[in-house]
Amino acid sequence: MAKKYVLKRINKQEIVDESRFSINYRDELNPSQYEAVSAVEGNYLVIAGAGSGKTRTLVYRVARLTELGYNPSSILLLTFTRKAAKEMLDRAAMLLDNRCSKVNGGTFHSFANITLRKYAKAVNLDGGFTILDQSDSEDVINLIRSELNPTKDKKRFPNKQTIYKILSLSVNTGKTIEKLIEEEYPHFLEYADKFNDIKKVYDSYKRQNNLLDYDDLLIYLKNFLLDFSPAAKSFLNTIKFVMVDEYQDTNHLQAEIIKGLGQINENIMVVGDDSQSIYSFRGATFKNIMEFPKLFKDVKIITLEENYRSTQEILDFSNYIIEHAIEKYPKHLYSRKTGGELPGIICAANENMQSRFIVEKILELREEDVPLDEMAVLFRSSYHSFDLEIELNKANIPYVKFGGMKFIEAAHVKDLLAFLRIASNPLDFVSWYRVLLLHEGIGPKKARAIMDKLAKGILTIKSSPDKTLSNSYNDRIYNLFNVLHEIHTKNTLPADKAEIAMKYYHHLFIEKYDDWNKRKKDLDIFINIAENYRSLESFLTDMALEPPQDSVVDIEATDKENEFLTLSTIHSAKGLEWHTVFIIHAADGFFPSTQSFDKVESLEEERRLMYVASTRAKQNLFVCYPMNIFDRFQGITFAKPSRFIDGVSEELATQWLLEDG
DNA sequence: TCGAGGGTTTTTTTT
DNA sequence: AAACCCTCGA
Repeated sequence: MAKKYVLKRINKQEIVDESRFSINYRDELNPSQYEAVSAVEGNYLVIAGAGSGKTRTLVYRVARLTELGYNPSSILLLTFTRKAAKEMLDRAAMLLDNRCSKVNGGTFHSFANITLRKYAKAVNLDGGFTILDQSDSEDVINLIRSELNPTKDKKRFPNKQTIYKILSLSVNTGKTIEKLIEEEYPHFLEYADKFNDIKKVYDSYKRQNNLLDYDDLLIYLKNFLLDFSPAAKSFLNTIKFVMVDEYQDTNHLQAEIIKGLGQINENIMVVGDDSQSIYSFRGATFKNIMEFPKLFKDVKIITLEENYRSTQEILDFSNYIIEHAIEKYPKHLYSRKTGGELPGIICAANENMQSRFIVEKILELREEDVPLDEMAVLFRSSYHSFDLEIELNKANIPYVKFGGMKFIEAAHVKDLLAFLRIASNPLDFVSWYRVLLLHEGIGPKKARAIMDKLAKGILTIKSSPDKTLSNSYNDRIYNLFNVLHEIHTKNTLPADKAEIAMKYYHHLFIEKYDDWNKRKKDLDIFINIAENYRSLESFLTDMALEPPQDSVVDIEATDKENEFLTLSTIHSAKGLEWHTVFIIHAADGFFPSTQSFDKVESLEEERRLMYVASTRAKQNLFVCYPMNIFDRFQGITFAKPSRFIDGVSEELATQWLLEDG
């Protein structure tokens, strides 16, 4: 049986015959990019400055590996946000041909979801699990909180958001709950035990009811991979290459997942830029990127320093912002695009003037043939664009807004969703609680009594409650049970189920919300979205993992073929670029936000955020701030320009003062 | 036990 | 602005 092998020394340059490829990689890429793109086996860390072609590099590598004959589905592309994932996969598909669209990829969470459903047995899970989004998780915690802590002591107990934040941060950073409370909320230190109790009950509740929150997705995935069971091995055999974008935004847990993915075929390429690390509030640390070479063997580091996106003027301005960062790894970004306009710093008397300036400028640029979708307005927090949105509507400028409050989080949408959740999982008590409380005469106590009977099986969704309960609220919920049972058993499409729920919910809805006619539109949209799904489970999963942004739906309905302006939080704008970028509300206290003032690290993160924002621009950059801003909490505030742009010299930016007229 | 009413808090970013 | 928390009358 002995085989004979001939060992032959080969020159790497020779084995790759560039003419066999349909893409001319050498011409279309610079030497460092080419080095990364032509890498086949082994581990790579690509340190890439803003606009240096990170995504381009990843996308080209996918194409090249595909052309080399590797199965595209054996390539896994992971990223951080849905937006970035979509962008990357679209570009890959566009570059070569349909082959690339078979590439595996998405966010860490969506990848975890798909993998866990497929290999549920190996992780001892029921594959039909429901995913809790953040507010769902908070609701569960709230339920537990009120049970565990009858607020006997008059002292204030932390609310559900705070508890969730600490528990989640603990999972994502690997730090103990005690330590995190000490860091974030020292005044709650005495409750550390209670936090731990809540965590225990929370975890077992999720187990019992087949629920996974965002963090669980990652944990179960990590365990599945690292347990290295036969199932995991066979799965890992199907993954030949792993690529991770925006690695500076991954946390400890995600690094372990990457480690787990490399157990059989250790071909991992991560790309990132420490200056663009903006997710520390979720436990990310850019130090992760620096530890990569320690964690994996024979890591080759490639640095991309040429910026292809922006003019030198915009780069100089951006470099000024990041120059003052306390900690960063030196990079020398340069661009060949010179002779652009200096960035403008625009001081407006008030918020509305800022908005009108932007509208005017946009119309002007459109006259100059800059397409609307080459323009974007970026801001620190989503409410910063409210005034602008009004002005855009007045001027009939179509826009899509990214980031901020999700439509799915609106109370009335969650109400309707809760009906479908129960239909999908009759033991989803958080949804039961929500639905029961909608009914007059049913408060926390009665709701609990009913849920208790449900848990014990005395009452089920199938049995109308009239015989088992002899209470006065019987007749009230008799109909509820019937409707839920109908939705649960009826073999019909999700949209039809939503319709049935809506019919029942309608009168409760009108009772509950004074402004119900404003809210009604959302419910119609919700049912519309449901039309796209064949199964209730996939609909519910998408609502948790990839919820639609509110205005997107609006635009799609009306302006599908037209181009539109982008409004986006800076977090959601990451990795993208536009001809013209406006940054609004660049006023101290708003950007950086007042919350970041007390900690050096968070202030530094705000600085990186400003850097991310300014490096999105290709040709024009306008940084605007209003002199006085109406603040919900403080009334009128007189604002100073953001500390990150205050004191910038005339050589780096032109200062404008807006006057009426 | 419910729910109305009033007072208080919160205050960002995403999966 | 909206969510949250507590108190109190029914």
